[in-house]
Amino acid sequence: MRPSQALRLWQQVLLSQVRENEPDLTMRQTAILLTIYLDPPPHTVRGLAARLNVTKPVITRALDTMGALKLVSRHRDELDKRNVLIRRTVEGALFVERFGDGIVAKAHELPI
Amino acid sequence: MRPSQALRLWQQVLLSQVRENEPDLTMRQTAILLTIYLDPPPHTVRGLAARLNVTKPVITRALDTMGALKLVSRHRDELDKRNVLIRRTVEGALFVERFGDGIVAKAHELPI
DNA sequence: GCAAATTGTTTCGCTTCCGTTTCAGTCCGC
DNA sequence: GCGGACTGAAACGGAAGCGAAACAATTTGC
Repeated sequence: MRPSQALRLWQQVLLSQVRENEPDLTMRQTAILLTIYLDPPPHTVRGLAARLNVTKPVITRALDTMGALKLVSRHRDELDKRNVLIRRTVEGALFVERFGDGIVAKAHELPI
Repeated sequence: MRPSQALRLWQQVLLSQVRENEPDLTMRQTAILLTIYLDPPPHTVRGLAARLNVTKPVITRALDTMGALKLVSRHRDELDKRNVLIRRTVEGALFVERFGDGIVAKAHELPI
């Protein structure tokens, strides 16, 4: 893949996301969402903050927003009640799946 | 490209963007930026709003933000002074180039 | 020449995000 | 037990985003 193709792909995917009024997540939120859905659980606020090199409140707020959108859910860890475990949801899985399919579709439409 | 690969690529690119404290643009802003740098000029507020299916103030505000970051610049059209022409900048070109290279690099690191 | 249309910006009230700091709840070593 | 360490959330002031509507500046049509 050449940089010009990569940029064009990125543009096309973003354009379709924006145009179709998908939830307007920030770059950070999207990074968090994909990490939750691609990296193996368990996911904690602290772990995500470390993985993204951001502060914990950033994760907390992102989870608030994505929780309201039903893209993720929070559950208190029963073994260590200080922890909050972030879990995937059906809606979130569908959203991520749709997103991945969108990328592949746009990649196929690209000129060579 | 399979959806799982596409998602993994997207995650890796977003993670590096977030971690390296690159300008935290929204999805809309990124879509606007890439459109300015990939689609042929001239670019106007109205044209970008139509291309992204958003309102004009969205474009105006995004240009304010990205203008402050020196990623784009605005110039009044001398032929039709109602228009504002959006132009590329050296900083913006470097940013976009770096972004494209980043995608390619992450693509190469991906498992098959 | 002048009303109507077009373009981009501004304003309004509201929501969301930011970094920093502080707080409440929980666990652990002693 | 109990003080210190740890985890996630809440509070705070400030910045920036949103949609809708109103706005100046400019061009166009008659």
